[in-house]
Amino acid sequence: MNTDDFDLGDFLPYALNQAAEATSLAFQRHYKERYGMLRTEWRVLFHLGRYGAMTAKAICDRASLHKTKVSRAVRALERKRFLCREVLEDDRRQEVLSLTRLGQGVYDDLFKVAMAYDAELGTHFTPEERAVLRRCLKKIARL
Amino acid sequence: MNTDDFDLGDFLPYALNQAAEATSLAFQRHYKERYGMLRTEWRVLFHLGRYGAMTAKAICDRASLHKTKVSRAVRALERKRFLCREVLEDDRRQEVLSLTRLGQGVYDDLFKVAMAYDAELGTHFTPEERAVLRRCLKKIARL
DNA sequence: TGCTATTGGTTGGTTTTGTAACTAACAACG
DNA sequence: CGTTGTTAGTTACAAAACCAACCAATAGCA
Repeated sequence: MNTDDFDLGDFLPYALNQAAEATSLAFQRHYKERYGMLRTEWRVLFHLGRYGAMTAKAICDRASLHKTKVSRAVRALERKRFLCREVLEDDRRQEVLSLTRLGQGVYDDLFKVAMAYDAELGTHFTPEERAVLRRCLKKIARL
Repeated sequence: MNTDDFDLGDFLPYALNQAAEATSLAFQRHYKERYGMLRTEWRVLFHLGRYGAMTAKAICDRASLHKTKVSRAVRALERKRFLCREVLEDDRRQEVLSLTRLGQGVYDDLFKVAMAYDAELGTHFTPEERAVLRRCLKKIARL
């Protein structure tokens, strides 16, 4: 790569950030306006809705989120009556989180919106581009 | 797309965030540890270093950054003696920002690091993948 | 058992960010 | 000229993120 005509937009961390920012902001409207949720909150909600009840630690690991972030998101979702906790009998440090009926409904709604938004984004690309994009992003996230 | 086997990692805003987070964190080490800079600060520095002296407003527009963010970053960079301001005579609201010799040196150093990091990231992909990735990300950022 | 280390999760205090209101310089138009 | 509107940039206060110390339950092991 010739350094002289290198554009800032070619620098991967920068380009990723710009793209992530743009899509996050667009999608944020939905969960923020409709349910007063924060980014970490919808992530937690999505994890529980998509993969079923699990412990906070499990969410931390799966989503690469710090435990304080998850802890606060869980409290917020609990206050909204979107989820409830149940202490595990075999290890009373852990508590299993599961969505309430209300939380499940919110998840269903937001999931639909997410799919629609994703599909809309997809229209700008060919199937091959989409495939490459997904593959590359997953790979980068695991680095 | 079948909604039943939809993975959260397939949701573009999520995947983009994870990837952006991963690369940002890795690169952050350099400008943070070595120069005590914040993300917005290195962005501003890069813009000035790459595209030459310009006004804060110009940086806002080019980088899609809010003016308060830029204002604070400029102040921080000024305190570090990395840049200096010069009020425009024809319109005294504006001030042209330019890197000091010190700031230029820091930019040169970080630019090298950035190129190296970008190249290292690139080794994980084929040239075609890299091309698709760049193109798609730029497109998304402009949406 | 009793001691230390580890783990899941929470809390407190500081930094960063976001939002809105503000100042100062200019522009437009009567 | 004035008066009103806009634009570049700053500041103040609230919301959110980050980090480190913390608590309570458990595991490891003498």
